[in-house]
Amino acid sequence: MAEVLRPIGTVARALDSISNIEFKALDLNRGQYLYLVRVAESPGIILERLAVIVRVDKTTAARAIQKLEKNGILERRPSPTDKKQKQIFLTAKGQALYPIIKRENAYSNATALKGFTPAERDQLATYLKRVEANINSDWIKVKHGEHRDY
Amino acid sequence: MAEVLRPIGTVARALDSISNIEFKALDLNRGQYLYLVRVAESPGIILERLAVIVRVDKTTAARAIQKLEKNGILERRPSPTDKKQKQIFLTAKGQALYPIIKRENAYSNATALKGFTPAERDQLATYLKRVEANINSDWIKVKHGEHRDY
DNA sequence: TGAATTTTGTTGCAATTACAACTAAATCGT
DNA sequence: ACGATTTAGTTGTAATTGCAACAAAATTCA
Repeated sequence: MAEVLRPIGTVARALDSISNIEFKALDLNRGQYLYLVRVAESPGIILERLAVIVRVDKTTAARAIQKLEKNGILERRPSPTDKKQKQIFLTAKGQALYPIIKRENAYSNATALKGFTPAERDQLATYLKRVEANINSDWIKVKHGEHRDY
Repeated sequence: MAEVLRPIGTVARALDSISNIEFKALDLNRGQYLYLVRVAESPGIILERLAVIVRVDKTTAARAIQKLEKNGILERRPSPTDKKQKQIFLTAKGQALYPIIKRENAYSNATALKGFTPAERDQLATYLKRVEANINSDWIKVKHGEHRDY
């Protein structure tokens, strides 16, 4: 069977590595850009949801958010409807960073897709969405301590 | 333009997370399986080459290898032709782990590709190889301190 | 040849990452 | 209503990760 795990892993590490190096110029530490863009796109999102969509442990997301809050890039406000939730928002400083990150990501995306026709790009994106959906339930399962048989 | 960065990142994190959790049963810590399979496939490989093909900092690979050596999973021998190189090999213990990791990876790969026809699988694999080649020179460049303009 | 550069590997930091274990609030089930 | 369970977030601890800065061997090239 065709092998896709490995190239997905290597490409992801390469892209993440590039972003982390480039965003040090913005005083962003490793991984922080991931949360910043998600909060920009979903203002008021709560921690557990953020952790799930980024596919990271919730304690990892929690500490990244704490750090970004301390650095004035985002802020948390208690939810008006649920006292145990904290809604996350970008500050003005965070808002200013967002377009810079988006531009870098767009550049990397264009580099990754160099030589692809528009139809090929769309098809690859569609394939990846299907892979994402396929793997998601296993990730949730294993994260919750369930066992996969193979 | 179609967006592929994000699903590649989320799928890679989900798959890596699953593997790390499952391989704790083999007494492998986070990330170690990556190096083990590469050494199995390229016995005698040296550290710098390993770091490049895995797309990780060479100091990260160095410490992972040190740990795996200390745990008796692989061993290093001085290269007969270049006194600064150390060739890396699996021990018998490492050899025993390899097929287990391969089986898990094959299962995850099959899960990721569920619902794909054989032709679609091949096409996705081909696309990913192209993306990998596209992004590789940028990764090398940025890792070496060069600057990308965008 | 022999000095300058590149290759290969190592430590010193400082940071992220995540499994356990926990608290508090909300929701569920009877 | 109310006890059990789930949701949401935190802290303790132990590990990886990776940028700097280094050392030693090999290679380049003038």
